[in-house]
Amino acid sequence: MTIDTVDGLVQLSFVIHGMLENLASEHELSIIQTRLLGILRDRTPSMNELAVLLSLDKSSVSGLVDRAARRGLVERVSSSADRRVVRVRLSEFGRSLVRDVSARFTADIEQLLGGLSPSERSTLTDMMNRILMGHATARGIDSFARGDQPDISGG
Amino acid sequence: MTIDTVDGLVQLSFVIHGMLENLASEHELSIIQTRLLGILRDRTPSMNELAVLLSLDKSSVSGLVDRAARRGLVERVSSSADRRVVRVRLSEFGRSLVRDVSARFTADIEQLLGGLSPSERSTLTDMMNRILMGHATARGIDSFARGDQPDISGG
DNA sequence: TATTGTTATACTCTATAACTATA
DNA sequence: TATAGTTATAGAGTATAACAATA
Repeated sequence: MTIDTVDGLVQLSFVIHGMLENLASEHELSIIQTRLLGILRDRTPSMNELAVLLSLDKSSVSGLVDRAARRGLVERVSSSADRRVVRVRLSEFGRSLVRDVSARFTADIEQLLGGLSPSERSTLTDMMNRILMGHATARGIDSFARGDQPDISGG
Repeated sequence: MTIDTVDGLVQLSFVIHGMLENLASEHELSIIQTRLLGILRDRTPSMNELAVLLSLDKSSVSGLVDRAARRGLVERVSSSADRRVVRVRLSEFGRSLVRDVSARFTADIEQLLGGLSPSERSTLTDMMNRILMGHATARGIDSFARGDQPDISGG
């Protein structure tokens, strides 16, 4: 039995979300903790910036970082210029964890795509790019992707 | 700037998940409450069956149904045959809510797909079907979709 | 004894409001 | 005054363990 485009997209998105959830939970990580670590791979943002990036209240980020720091995944760093600002940095342990989750996630998605030929993959990528571009411009966002690593941060 | 197939799929899945989250929250519904209502549209499962369908512990389902019932979204129905069993049924209020979320979700996804031609949509649908089929058989599941309404239940 | 469901407990995640410290 | 961040509090969501009722 087959399904239509809308249902297909929705089911696929649930499958992928679930795959990330399962992988992360092998390291006792939640989706939001994994997104936090994913963001910190190439940035050392302030609490405020984290709140924006994660679409969370600053108090939620305080708790999130508290729990991550308690587990040794991240570290709070006081800023030099503005002494009100607290920056958050990935620990080596956190980095190794997010590296592992990320690599296996990529592998899982690759396997999911295993049945597609190279030219089909290219077609799919092109269509998804256009869908994402359309969605991004519809919200006034120009760049929605950058970097080479698989984007585990949900941005 | 463009992205590769893996990143595209992941980002697209986050976009779609976020769309459902935003729509549901307009009715003060969480994703899991929305999935619960989605399941109940064409079923009246027992607590145990709900736990399997939602991949939750039975105690989590107890709490979930408690909160949904307190808001008048669902009703507990005692089973006739086995007096241990409790079935869960959608209320008319719950039905109207899930109908609205579902319809608008479909509309949102349709809009997301707006830039694709009919033949492109058909190609995309075919590829997604094959991906989902491959994933389903890889887990020993034969039928993973049925019904005509958009599947908001994450199954 | 086994199964169905609830309850007690503990933790994560989230937001609002009040607070402290710095600018 | 305004901004950055934390804390107190409340609630949803989740799991484990202990329990009651039924089979």
